[in-house]
Amino acid sequence: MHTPLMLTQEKIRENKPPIPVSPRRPNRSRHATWHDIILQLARGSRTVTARKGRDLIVAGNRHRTLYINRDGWLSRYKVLHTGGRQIVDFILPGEIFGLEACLFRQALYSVVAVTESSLSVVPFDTLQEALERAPFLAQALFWSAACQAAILGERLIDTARRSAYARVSHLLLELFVRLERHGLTEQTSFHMPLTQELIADALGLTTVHVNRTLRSLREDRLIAFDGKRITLCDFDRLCLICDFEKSYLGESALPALNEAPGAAITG
Amino acid sequence: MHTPLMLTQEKIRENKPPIPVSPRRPNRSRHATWHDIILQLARGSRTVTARKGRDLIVAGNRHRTLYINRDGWLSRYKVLHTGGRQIVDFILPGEIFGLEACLFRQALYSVVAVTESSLSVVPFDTLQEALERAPFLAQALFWSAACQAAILGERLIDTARRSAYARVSHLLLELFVRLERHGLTEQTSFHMPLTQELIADALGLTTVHVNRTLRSLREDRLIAFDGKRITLCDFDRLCLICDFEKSYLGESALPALNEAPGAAITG
DNA sequence: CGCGGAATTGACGCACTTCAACACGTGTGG
DNA sequence: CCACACGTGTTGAAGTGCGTCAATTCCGCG
Repeated sequence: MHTPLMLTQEKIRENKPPIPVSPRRPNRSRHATWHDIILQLARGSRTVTARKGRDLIVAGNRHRTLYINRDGWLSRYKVLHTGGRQIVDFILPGEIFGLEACLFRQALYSVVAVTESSLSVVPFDTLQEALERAPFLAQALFWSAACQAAILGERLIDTARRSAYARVSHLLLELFVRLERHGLTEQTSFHMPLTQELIADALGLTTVHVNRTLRSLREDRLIAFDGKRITLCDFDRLCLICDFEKSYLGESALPALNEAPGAAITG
Repeated sequence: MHTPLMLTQEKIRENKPPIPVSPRRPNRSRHATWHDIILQLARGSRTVTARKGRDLIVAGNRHRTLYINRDGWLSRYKVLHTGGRQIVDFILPGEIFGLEACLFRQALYSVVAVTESSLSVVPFDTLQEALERAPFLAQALFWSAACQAAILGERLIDTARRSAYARVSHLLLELFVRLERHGLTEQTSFHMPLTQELIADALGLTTVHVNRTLRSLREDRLIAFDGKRITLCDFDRLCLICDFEKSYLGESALPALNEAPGAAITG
């Protein structure tokens, strides 16, 4: 549960779960993705605004709330003994977070608002009640968690084996694809509020080297900046450089959504 | 699902799942861990022997079998476009694998026998049937997957932020603790069938550098070799070097097992 | 015995880090 | 209005951890 679950499902969406979701109800009328489920739970939930820099989840603390990120960017991170910080994931608009923090007795990671963010708050109890009413939901959760593990595995491989040049490229492509799903891109450009320090912390590099790498990418005409807006000038070449797997992040996510793992919501 | 589930539960065992496992049966007579569940399913299953180098799971293929590793070491890995190989995890005696391969339409990782291994084979259908009889099992699975994701997150942080010296130390400590649980250690030493190449592939290093790092560790009187047996000469100092988190891998796994996430087996 | 996989070691190069200085924009208070 | 602090971006120079290439040794095994 380290990235929003909705993303989770879409990322590996070409792999559908072989476990029949609701074996005892073959004629379920509606498939609900994990995302749908949460959105439904969110009806009537309150919305809060988090200032930039505000910690919403603190590693080590107990939490009992899920969040839906309506607008804004956040990051999930952990502070290391060395004083360094490792960002495990960014949370983009439209994505959900906080489940992992609820599951473990103490949250494994902190979540901080990178930009001012507006969030819907869903008490964990609401989900638990839904689970009691519809135990099939647990399979959807299970599937989400399995996907999440798979994604972290990919990220592990990236970090262990890629050059800085490829890592930065990969991150930009991943962000683009994830934003594209929510209609937050224009052509091949998007608004990018991350500082070079954040990028460095996410990729296991130094800010200095991220800066140099971005310059190289710009000099190679692969990307371009305009303030906080970034443009991917040569999508295909970028993909080649970092071996970006369209198949796992997916470009045509929506068509697969109806087949996505989920559960019949049964009142 | 990238490491054996049993280990999974023990690793983060100090974090218990807040979701009541069987809310509708408050008086359940017996807690069953995920490991117990599988062992029960394994009754009467056949046992096979895998020669060293044999691939049991092939990334990209469809699989319908779980395995219990009775004896032997295996590795879960992925071959990269560059030709390199990234080992995501090692599978030690007593651990379970193959669930992830069953879940996804195509297995994400391959699993190969590092040494000759003897394995119990459990058809995935057996688990599925159990799930239909006891949907609560899904929550146990969910919990396992969430733990797995957490572990991969830790590994990601390691790879992104640690030196070779610390990474090798960390791996040795982790292997020691995992083997200790199954009584496969003596004092501070254990049998280590991994080649330097395997270690390198797991840690994102080269064999040459692993070799040099091991030599450094030996010269610093932290470890010692005797054939394929390795001794951790100064456990505490090793822990300090790599900031080994006893809390997440756990040293006193057993006492917590009864409280471990599980489900009432009802049939 | 000879073969092949694994361990070991050296020389060299490069990617990335570290330290440091400076530029630029923004906000804030005098 | 300017002064100043502060966060962020940018660039340089020097150091180093790790990779690459290559040769040699060790060891188990048919």
